Amino acid sequence: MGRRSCGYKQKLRKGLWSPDEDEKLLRYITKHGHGCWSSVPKLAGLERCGKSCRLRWINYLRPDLKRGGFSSQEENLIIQLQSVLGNRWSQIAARLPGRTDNEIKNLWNSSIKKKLMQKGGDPNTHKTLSEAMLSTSTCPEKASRELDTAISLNLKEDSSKPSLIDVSSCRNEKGDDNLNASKTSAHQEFFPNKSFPMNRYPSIQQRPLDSIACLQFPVQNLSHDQLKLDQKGILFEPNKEFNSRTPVPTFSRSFLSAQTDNKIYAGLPFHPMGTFNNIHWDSSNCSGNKSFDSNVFSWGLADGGGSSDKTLQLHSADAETTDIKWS
DNA sequence: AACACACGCAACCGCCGGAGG
DNA sequence: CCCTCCGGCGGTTGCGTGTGT
Repeated sequence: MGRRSCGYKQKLRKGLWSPDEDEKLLRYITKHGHGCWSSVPKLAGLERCGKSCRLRWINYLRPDLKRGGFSSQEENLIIQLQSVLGNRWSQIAARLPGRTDNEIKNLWNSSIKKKLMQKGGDPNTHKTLSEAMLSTSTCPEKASRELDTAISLNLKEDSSKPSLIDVSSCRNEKGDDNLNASKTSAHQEFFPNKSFPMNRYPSIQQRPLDSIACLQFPVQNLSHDQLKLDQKGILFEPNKEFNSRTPVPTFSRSFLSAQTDNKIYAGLPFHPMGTFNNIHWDSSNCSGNKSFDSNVFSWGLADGGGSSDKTLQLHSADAETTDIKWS
């Protein structure tokens, strides 16, 4: 016998909601809040199950819902987020204010998926998108459009002296140049256009909703045996999300040198409106670490739109060690 | 005008994990 | 430890509407 659906005990209404039902539910929740959903229908005078009420409220009646079609900016953001988060529609919706997971899921299944396939991409693997992320130079305009809010962590061969990010050529979404650095405390808010000290051990400290990040590698260059195990013996899987509780990935020099374009990309949480949620660059626990030494890193916008220099360049001071770590 | 088909959207279904008894 | 309830989530379904023939 299969699982019973909600409301099996009583004969409850199903299907589309009538304006009268909407009115009752709206009036009740506005006045009392939803509290325990299972008791809502009874208290609101509805012959529905609690689940159905909850869904109706979340997807339709909620006052903060944004009506109307999705903007191309929103669509791009959904594509980016989906490439990082997968089909975690609720998490994607959390980054798009006024949009519901159901709405986004419908959009994806009915529209975006097809568009991606028409472009020759695989909506499941985002192969072409990933390629765009990994090679902005091959199609700068497209990459710029699709990835205008993505962050990349680029690993370059050479090393130089400065230990601070050069933000001189960075722009934010509004086009403001040269945002001032924010580096007054151990915890520094990380925004794509703000600088932070870098000859340190990086960590990402995130609020629960912002808990996902993703390191992405050139797939063709990826070999598991080139990856190290973390301290707990768990293999770090590239191209998969991680958060502050995920074991620390460690990369060997041999692995890094095998990356022909010498780049590692980190997808980070996106702010719904195009700016970034607070990601903290924690330099309080990093003294003495040289993990980033001997390389030049850059955090920045994967812009690629013809500008060669919109990433946040980071130059480390030392030139000795071989590993990169995430604390 | 009638029909078939495609599409978008709202809602349902079933699974899962957490809380509490 | 087991069971039940509940909320949350992602996948799927089915209806209403638009469009083409």
